[in-house]
Amino acid sequence: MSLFLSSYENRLDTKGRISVPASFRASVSNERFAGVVLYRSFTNNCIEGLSMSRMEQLANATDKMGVFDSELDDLSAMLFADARPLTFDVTGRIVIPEDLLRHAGITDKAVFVGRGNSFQIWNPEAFKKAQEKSLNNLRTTRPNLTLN
Amino acid sequence: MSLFLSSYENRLDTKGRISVPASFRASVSNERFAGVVLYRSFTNNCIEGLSMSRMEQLANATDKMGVFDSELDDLSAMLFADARPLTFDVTGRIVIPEDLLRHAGITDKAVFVGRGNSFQIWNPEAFKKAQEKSLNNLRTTRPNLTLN
DNA sequence: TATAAAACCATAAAATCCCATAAAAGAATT
DNA sequence: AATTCTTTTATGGGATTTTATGGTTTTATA
Repeated sequence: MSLFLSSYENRLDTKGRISVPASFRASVSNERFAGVVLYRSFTNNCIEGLSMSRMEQLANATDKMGVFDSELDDLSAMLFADARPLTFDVTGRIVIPEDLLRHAGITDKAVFVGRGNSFQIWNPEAFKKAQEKSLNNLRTTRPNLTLN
Repeated sequence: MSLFLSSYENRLDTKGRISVPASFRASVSNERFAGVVLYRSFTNNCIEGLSMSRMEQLANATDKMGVFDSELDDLSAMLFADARPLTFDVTGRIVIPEDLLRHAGITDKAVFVGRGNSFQIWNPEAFKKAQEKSLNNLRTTRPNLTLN
């Protein structure tokens, strides 16, 4: 799976359909499941998106930590219960469920935002504000990312 | 076996039949046993559900941990003794046994809740409350799920 | 024979597919 | 560098299929 990069603003039609950016579609084009998985962000008023294989990775990780592990209960409860697998139609569109749209305050337009191994979907104005805030935070507290 | 994702609220008819969500049916459609296995949750007032192959996985796992492990005795006693294999009718419905319904407080409506490699069946109101609690727990103690 | 369980049939709502067009991006030509 | 041509991508609307749900009939079973 290649990375989700860049941002694209697209329009929702009357049926709630919206085109997933072609480059995002390309990112999952080699997967068994030709689509994406969406869920409501725990932390922001936006929608989180990832590939099905990434979702399966998460499921495997929970298995490794113990099938009856109570610590993971809350996380899997939220994550898997809320996750919506959505396939593309012939032209590469999805229908984002009503409750996800509401959570992100999306009506007629939405921004697909690359996040590397995942992506987000935002209300355009809300995204702009959040970006400015992120930039300000970065200016004050410089994060430390180490490679090896 | 593909993952059980998302949540679906369905209705029980006068005969106690309820549709298993199409996507859940699809998750087990390629298995030898084309149906689901249900048992009473140890931890919540809900019904646990999984595929037969997953059940076999659990049986193998208990074996590996020691056939005469006394701690696992209780687990196997509950899990395997309580487990009900149920097949779908032509339209994809099952009849959930009376005692399971009672344990989950389900009467006329039920929510099928995806849990990745398994799923749960809840009374709708009880589920809503449990979800809110989980979200609060997540916001305070952020669990860390590491991938590799 | 009574009762429960399974198979069968029907329908409305919702989701998906299919075709057509507009807009944009990219390639090729001058 | 500008223009034309070609391909890809985004958007719109109608037709078709799937799904959930209700009821009826038949088969098994106690």
